[in-house]
Amino acid sequence: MNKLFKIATWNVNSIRIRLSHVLEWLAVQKPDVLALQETKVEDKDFPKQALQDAGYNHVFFNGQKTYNGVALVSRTPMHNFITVLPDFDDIQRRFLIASIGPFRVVNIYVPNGGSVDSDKYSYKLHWLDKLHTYLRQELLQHPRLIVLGDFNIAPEDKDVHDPSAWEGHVLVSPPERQKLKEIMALGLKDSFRLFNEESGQYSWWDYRAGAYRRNHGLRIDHILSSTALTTTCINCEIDTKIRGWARPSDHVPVIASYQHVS
DNA sequence: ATGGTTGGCTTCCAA
Repeated sequence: MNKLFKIATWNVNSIRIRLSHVLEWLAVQKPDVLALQETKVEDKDFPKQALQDAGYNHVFFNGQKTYNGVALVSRTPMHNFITVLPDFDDIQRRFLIASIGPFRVVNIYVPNGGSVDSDKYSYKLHWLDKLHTYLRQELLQHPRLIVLGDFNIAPEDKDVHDPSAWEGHVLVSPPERQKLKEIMALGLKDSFRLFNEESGQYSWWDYRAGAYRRNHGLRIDHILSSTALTTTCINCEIDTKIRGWARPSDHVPVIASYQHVS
């Protein structure tokens, strides 16, 4: 019997502020799993109960005070968690892996990078190197791999509202794009681009300068599907309309659906 | 338009 597995990623920019949006969105979209980034709360403050009351009984989080923080919210049980990138002594909480049904799910909040001449940028490139090394191993053990989250990288110029204005800047610079390309060369496809090759498809708009009103966006939130999953991925879309909700996150959710034989 | 806004727990930092 064929069954659909619907999974989404959303940088909520504070789960405290955005909890009502998350609950409302879950009630409408009803994904099986939601991967969150920038939760910005310590684990003791994560609103686990509210999500469980909404039918998402399995909630796992990896947070810290003020910055970063990732979480997985699921209707079905999760197992075999990993919360740190191996071989990388990092105090920033940006990484969470779990097994969910037949899938291995890797939720990431890639460092923003600040500006290309900053320490944050070299930290970003280093982080991507460690991710690459880790995913190579992970794919051997878990061929049905989904890597999703806020990548803070627009893969191509068509993912950028004004490529010439953005040229060389963080989020689009060639070195970080190259790192993403190398990670995808392990056998991970951009699920959104399996279905839509158009430009002008964005997942993030800066809060500043009326960027959303002018549709000055970038596509930096992604769901990568391993080779074993690309033929079962039947849809991937960006839920852009909720950027227009009252007091929104600067990111919107990306949703992918997979068909699998159970 | 080298500007502008949001979140955190602040008199600024990160995005």
